[in-house]
Amino acid sequence: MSNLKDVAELAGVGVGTVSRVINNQPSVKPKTREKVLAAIKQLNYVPNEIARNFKMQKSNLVALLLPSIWNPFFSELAYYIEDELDREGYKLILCNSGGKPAKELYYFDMLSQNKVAGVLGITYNDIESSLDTEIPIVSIDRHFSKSVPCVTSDNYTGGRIAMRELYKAGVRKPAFLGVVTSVFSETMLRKKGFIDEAESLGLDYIVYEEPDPVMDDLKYFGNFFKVRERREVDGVFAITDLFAAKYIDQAQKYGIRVPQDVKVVGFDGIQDSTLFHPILSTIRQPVEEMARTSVRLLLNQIAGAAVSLETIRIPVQFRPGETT
Amino acid sequence: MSNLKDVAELAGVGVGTVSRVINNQPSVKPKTREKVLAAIKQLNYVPNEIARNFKMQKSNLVALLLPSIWNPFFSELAYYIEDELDREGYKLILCNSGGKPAKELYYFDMLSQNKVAGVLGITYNDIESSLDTEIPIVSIDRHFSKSVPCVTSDNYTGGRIAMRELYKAGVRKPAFLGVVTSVFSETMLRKKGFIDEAESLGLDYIVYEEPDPVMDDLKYFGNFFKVRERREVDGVFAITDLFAAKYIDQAQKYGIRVPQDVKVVGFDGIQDSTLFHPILSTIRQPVEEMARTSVRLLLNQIAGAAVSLETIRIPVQFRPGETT
DNA sequence: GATTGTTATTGAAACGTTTCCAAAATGATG
DNA sequence: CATCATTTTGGAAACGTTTCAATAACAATC
Repeated sequence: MSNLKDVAELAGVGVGTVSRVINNQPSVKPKTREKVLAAIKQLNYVPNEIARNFKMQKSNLVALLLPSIWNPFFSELAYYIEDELDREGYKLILCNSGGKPAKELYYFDMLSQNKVAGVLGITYNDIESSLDTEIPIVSIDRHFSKSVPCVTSDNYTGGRIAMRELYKAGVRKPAFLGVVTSVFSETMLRKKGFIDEAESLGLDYIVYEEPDPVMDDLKYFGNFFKVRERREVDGVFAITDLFAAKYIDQAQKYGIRVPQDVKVVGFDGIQDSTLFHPILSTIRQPVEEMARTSVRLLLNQIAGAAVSLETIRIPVQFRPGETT
Repeated sequence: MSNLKDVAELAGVGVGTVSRVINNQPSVKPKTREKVLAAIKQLNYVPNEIARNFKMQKSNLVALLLPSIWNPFFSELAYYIEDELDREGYKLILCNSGGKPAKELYYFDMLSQNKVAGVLGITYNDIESSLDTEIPIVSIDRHFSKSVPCVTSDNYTGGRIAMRELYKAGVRKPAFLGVVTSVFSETMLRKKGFIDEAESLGLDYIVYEEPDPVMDDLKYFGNFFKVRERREVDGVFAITDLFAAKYIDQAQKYGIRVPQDVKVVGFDGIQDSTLFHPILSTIRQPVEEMARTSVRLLLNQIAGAAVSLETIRIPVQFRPGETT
């Protein structure tokens, strides 16, 4: 494998000149450039990216830290993030934290040791105090107080819209179903939106949250159906599509028909939801826009721009399906 | 940020010694080691991973090249691959090729330039001749003739089982539905298994393949239902679960009932398929085992072991659902 | 054809590690 | 205590790039 010096020697110029040619820097005479390019070609030279990173003390790697790529919402997000990063010449490192605090911290540590250029984080836990402030971070769906910008969809309005749509579909006794993640998670605003809208409509509502995220879903729904308001509820707003789908699945086992007995609205708008039956009515998150926005924000920060501390909230839309 | 030399000076030893302590090499006296560790702690020293990679001329990055992480089958695979890699101290770079030959090549190029330790490739195109032989590769679902080991599930047997199960469910006029990817793709064996089993059962069968992968699915099914054997077919083996789900969706629009009129068997066994309704009968691929096997094979190769050129085929299982 | 100003080029230094050879310390043996 | 074998240590060299101060080449002006 040939290196800069080989090229320089063959072309009869200095290494600095070759470097400038490679990096398309100005002030190289066309004739010299030509000579160098010829030598590069002849030697089949390719720049050693590792040496470059070393010298510059930074890589062109951006890490995406999320609970699980297996989750279709995150995999859609990852898809667009990778696409946007690739356009800008960055590579994506994927990290599954499982939502566990220890793993989230471990990855942050490892990533800063590896001098990644930046991190896009979808974290569930309160790891704020342990963050390495050296490294640019953009958070998705989670608000930090430190200098970490946040990109999220308009969860609050989404919650209100969901409730309103349930109401329009005739629901008078709505319930919110979800798992509690962090209180700092922006997704909690979905609940708030739901509650505020329900109250402004003067409705009796129920909030049924699962405090333990690792608890079995079956048990969760079991509790919900048996112990709680099995008969009374006529509408459900589930915190995610996946959760809504599970609810519907279970509801049918309890002889509850959707949408006849209970209307359902989800949240996310995962792509393949037309393959679920019944097709879910949902609040569609602008995944692509969120992805690209986060990346651009991060790259700005990497480029040294001032960190904009505001939370960027991208509007959501109701997508009607068969469950309302 | 402190470096090796700082530590060495503070500890009053040579840089070589510090390096040995960090790398847990033997032949460092316990007392010396202690001194060094103390200095490391005091200076808050963390090894510069980039410099390390540079010196060693290799990174601890492994790339996963696949058509789209958005696809639930691939995202499950990626989940386990990341997990296995992390255990071994490697990081995962994610690359979406979109299944496009140019993008696949582009990524291979970029990755070898970035000196990744290895590549796990799920590729659709015939890029064999352009592969950089320097870099360890393990292929998934795709057979290369060069020194690239392949991990796949037992697609052929899967195809036979699928046909057999359709037969058991009463199907006498089966059809295979799929898109043609590369002839080198192991997934093509699903078709072969289907055909062989159908023939050995003495059945009349239909193979309906879509030659153009970018062609609209709707048009594809339109052709299938209108132009072709709309009424006669009483069983369908679809090349993937997603494809099966789309078929069912469309079939219902044409007034065909599943499973009353047509039985359906898919392939993959994507996790959330219980959320699809009707629940798909399918051939479950051992995704986790495939993922871990590929990683181990790759890491062996990276460690310098001889490349085992055989194709590793992991058994599949029939998972009954509501469509047979 | 000096003089000055501009542009192009050179090559050494530096980035932080690992590795390796030589040297020093230690231990064992006669 | 001298000798040899072994273990432990020190520090220079090397990895391939970028950068920068110094120098060379060239152009323009008087």
